[in-house]
Amino acid sequence: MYQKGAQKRRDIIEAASRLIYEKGYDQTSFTDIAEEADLNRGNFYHYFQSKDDILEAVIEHRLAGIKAMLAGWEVEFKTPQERLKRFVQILKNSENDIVQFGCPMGTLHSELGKCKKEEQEISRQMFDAFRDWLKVQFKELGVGREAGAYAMRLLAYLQGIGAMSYAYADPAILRRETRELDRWIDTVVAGQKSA
Amino acid sequence: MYQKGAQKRRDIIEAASRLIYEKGYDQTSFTDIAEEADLNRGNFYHYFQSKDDILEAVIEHRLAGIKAMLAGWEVEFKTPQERLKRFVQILKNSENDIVQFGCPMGTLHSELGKCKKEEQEISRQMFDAFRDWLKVQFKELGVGREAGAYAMRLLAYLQGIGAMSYAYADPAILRRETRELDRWIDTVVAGQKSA
DNA sequence: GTCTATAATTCGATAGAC
DNA sequence: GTCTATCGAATTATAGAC
Repeated sequence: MYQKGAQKRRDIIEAASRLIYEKGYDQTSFTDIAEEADLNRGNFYHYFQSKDDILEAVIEHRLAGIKAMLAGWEVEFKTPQERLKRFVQILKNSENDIVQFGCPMGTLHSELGKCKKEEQEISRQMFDAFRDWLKVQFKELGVGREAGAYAMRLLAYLQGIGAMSYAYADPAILRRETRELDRWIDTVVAGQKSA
Repeated sequence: MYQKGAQKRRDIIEAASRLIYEKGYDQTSFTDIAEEADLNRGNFYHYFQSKDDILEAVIEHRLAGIKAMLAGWEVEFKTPQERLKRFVQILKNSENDIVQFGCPMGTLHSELGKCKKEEQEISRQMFDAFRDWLKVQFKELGVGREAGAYAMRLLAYLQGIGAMSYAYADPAILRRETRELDRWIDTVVAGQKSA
């Protein structure tokens, strides 16, 4: 039955994605995923060829989610200013997870960079998706050829806020600094309008 | 001979610190450290009681280095503006390492947060050292009770820049964003002088 | 203090019956 | 597709001779 197999595969990916987020890729074993996805441990290789294969499926799954989210924002919000603020809002919406496990994208990418450089290149696609989308927003704001730099800057500050909120497990840091980032966006917008 | 044993212990700590930085804590095995420190694998437990014990010694060693560095800057630079810029300069001075392995403090803290929350509290002392020192500098600048927030903000932005330079293995990101951070410091200083 | 040998687990991965 | 059983390698950690 194809449907059943496909659903089980999705279950495994979602369980693995959550565990990789909470425990890290290396610390997530087949035993862990099997328990979470209600799967027999020996039955893994029917769905995936290797542990790296699961990782790639998880990243692919996350990437699809990111792209769908960004596409949705294009429809939901009319101005780049609103869209950029919605981007910053990600942090507040995942506040509890961020302070406990960090940014799912940043912490995974950091771990993979240490010993699995090939896999890191795959996970970088998640950053690329945000970066490209942010660049479009800044271009619409009219910052011209600085759009790429602004996109990277906002991405970096978001990563930094996530990292420090995680380091101190403190939602107050997250809230204060996201407000500051919102103000920064207003400043950029105001700077363009006056120009 | 006490001297010899103490020197060997320092060798182990320095080898472990480097390997933990480059490969991550979990991926760094006793075999790796033994090779690097020219030590017999079975002889580890003469110097350390467990792998966590080595980790704590590494963090202690790094922390001492950080505190000595910050104390040195207090003497070397006369104004808080110069000191803050020297802090940002850290990134450029370690450019090659940062783009390849990320921030040694940030990536370790991120890894420990996933599964070893107790050890994370120890590694947080490194952040505390920078945070406290930065707070003093901002206080000297005259930002008043906002000093703590400014300290955290600068720490966060530095982490973010490190994370993105690492993610894209791109020194250009590092250089551009550190220049931007220097300008931000100038802005804060100017804001205080005019007030 | 230094060495060899090995215990005790855990891991990813495989084989094969049903 | 699902299950049990297990391999081979790697890991941290220990025991004990020298």
